[in-house]
Amino acid sequence: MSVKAKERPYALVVQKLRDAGLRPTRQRLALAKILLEGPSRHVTAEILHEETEQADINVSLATVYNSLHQFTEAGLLRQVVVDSGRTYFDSNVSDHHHYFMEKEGRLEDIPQDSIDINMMIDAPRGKKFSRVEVIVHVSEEGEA
Amino acid sequence: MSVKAKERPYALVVQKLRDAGLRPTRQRLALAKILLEGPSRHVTAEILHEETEQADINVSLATVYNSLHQFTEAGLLRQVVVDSGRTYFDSNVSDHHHYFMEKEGRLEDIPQDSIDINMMIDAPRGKKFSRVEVIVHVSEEGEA
DNA sequence: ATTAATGCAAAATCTTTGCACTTTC
DNA sequence: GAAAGTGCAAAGATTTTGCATTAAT
Repeated sequence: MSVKAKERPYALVVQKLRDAGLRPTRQRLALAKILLEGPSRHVTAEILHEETEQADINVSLATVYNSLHQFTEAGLLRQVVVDSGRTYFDSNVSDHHHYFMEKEGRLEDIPQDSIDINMMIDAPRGKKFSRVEVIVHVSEEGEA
Repeated sequence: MSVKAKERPYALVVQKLRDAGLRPTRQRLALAKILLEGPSRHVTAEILHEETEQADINVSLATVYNSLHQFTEAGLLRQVVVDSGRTYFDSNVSDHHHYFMEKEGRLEDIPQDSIDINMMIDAPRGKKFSRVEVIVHVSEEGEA
């Protein structure tokens, strides 16, 4: 581990937050480190809150919700709705789609090249297609 | 209007309920008439409950929820998730997709021939793709 | 100092449940 | 009359909000 990394372990996320116009507070930094570093994640507010507790970081659930929405508004996260009454946030904000593993209630990205969607019609006058959301439900063979 | 229709205005929905293994109670009949007759509908429990109130039919909200789930389980309705914290039920159970009008919070069917989806990968061993759900978000031009 | 963010608890939503009463078969 | 369904109100779950306190610029 380089000295630089020791000195500035937060430099990357600090910059991301600043670029997004968000003050790098202790709580946001902790959440950003979990969500925006390393491979992309799919979390619910509840899950994220538990992770902070396990890591001995004090962040209230309300702040987790606030932060998730602020991050989303800033384009750092994307909201994915699969299950009514539970909101997932995806730290992969590139244009992509999802598998939803019904058994585990877990989301997974669909690789870009394994799905192809074609809209063969234009949006009505004055409107536009702002997003195409695809969720492929995956269940155990032999189930509904 | 034929005499037959006067005598048995409920015959169709009664049959649908019976076929689904559901007793044709007053409440279910009222809901079935709203949902399963005429063109397909996209409703929330709340909306459906309001409609019964306006029609002077006594159905409690709990019963509306129960019925919607029973109908869904019986294959008479399909659940559509767009908005976390609000569940829509679609009386068109054929394989199709949806527009979601963001401004109005309203769902609309996407005509079969205006969208084309191709999964170019198979489900993992022991699993299957049980459903592909596509929601095309429609917003006003010039908005996010 | 000024402005923004946090935490808490309370409220707001939407949905489900328990149980006594009613209806259907 | 047995079994299923309903209504109500209460409980659950998730998310949002108001406001006093704390932290960041």
